[in-house]
Amino acid sequence: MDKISQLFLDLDRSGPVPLYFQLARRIEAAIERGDLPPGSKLENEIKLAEELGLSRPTVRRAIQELVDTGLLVRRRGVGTQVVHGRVNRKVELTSLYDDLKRSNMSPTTMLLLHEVAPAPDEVVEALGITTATPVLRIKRLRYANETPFALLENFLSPQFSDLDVSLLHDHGLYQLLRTRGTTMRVAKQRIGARAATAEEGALFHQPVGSPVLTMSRTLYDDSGNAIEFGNHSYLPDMYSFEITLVEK
Amino acid sequence: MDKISQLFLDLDRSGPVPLYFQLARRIEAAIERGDLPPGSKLENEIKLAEELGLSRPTVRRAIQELVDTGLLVRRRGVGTQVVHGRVNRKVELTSLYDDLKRSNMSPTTMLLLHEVAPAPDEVVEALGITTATPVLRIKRLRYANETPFALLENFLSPQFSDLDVSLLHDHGLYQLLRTRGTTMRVAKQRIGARAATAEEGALFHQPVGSPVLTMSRTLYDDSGNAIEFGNHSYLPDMYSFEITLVEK
DNA sequence: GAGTGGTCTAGACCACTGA
DNA sequence: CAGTGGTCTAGACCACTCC
Repeated sequence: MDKISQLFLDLDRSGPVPLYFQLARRIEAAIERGDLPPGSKLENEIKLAEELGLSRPTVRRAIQELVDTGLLVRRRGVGTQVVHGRVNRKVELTSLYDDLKRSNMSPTTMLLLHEVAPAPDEVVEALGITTATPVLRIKRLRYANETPFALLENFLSPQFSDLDVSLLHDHGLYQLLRTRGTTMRVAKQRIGARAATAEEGALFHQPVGSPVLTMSRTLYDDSGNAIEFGNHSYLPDMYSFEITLVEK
Repeated sequence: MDKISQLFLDLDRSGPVPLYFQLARRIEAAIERGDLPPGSKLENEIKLAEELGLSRPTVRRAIQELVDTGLLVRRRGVGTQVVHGRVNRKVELTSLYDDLKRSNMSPTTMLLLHEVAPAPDEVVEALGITTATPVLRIKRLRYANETPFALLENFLSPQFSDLDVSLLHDHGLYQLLRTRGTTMRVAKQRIGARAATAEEGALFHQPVGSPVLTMSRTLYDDSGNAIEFGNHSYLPDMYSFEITLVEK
């Protein structure tokens, strides 16, 4: 077991990166490299803490991070093991930054519409504003490899009504919000499906009534205020959501 | 602030329920009752710990639980606040027990097929078994208020090939697995959409080609072994997935 | 009975926020 | 500057699993 623990020794105690985070990344890397194959057991928390010169709570927190992402599994009285499933960590389409990541793969976005207009009822409720408050509404069509695959309609809280929409061609919406100093913290999403509307059919070059994957989302900042509501539809052949659930 | 903290005083230190869990539930209840309205700030962790007679890590853990579920938001140097969004905690369709909960609302299930047969390639990969290993395959149609809305196809790891499928009419699959002593720990899901097949069209009383919402899932037990793979399709008018994301 | 993770304590120092 | 959450320590006791 000495061999394994030596892999984790290069921890930086002076830098700003928390020790539990550094350790979690090192364990994760060891799993992806195959040094910790699926089904193998980690050393117990006490010994691991001793060998690394860390306290047990710090080691526990590092392990907990990986348990939460579905990479490790813990059982009392038994130990901690690596999950057998292949690791598909790279795809996290349902993260807060899915749009941005996706745009890295295919940076083309066409701005179809932007206006400041009274909020529809659905938006009033989601953003917690008063009826008929003017909000910024934008509608974009996103391309991957020159194929349109996502229609994105967003309503932004009044504080963003002065957003420079010309930047949306080359930047994701969330990227713009971050540069304005907004911190996004919580998102509540609903994923469903329905038949394509006439607009979606025309934009996606698909028959009206063909299936589209839909996602509506309300986004909250770090003060707990709703800042954005979006209605998105995706061409299902080119987009899906991956989620990892962990029993609490 | 005394009034608030008094709400949390009835903690049971002798029972098996962890203190951080009891506290988290009490804070959650206070939010739902309106004692802690959206946007209001909690007392700081130190004072809260003093008043409750708990250590700060215990209080922090309780708060962290609620931050993870999107109910609270924390900012260093500022404090902890209640998120403004309405609480839709009751619907958690993407939990490990979604099928079971759903069946509580509408307990009718029709068993369409069950057989032990060599696993298709897709299942071989998902369950991490060798090619052509015989696995139990079941296909069920689930009804809500006598309307069929979900087609559930599942492949079970060989250890479950002797499952009593007659129980599936009145019980969820996961309920059966639990009664066999299996603990489900991690699930990896993919949610998408596509056109209904001829079979789905007939079962759902919808035209072939109409949209269906799809979910495929691999389930792992607490040893990290894959125990089940499922391909589900849903009538989108009657089913959708709700997800809360929290920035890490 | 030995070994494991689950919970909890009582401190400490630091980084960040906002007045 | 005072106040807040973020991190970390060095222990302790318990519940559970497996032999």
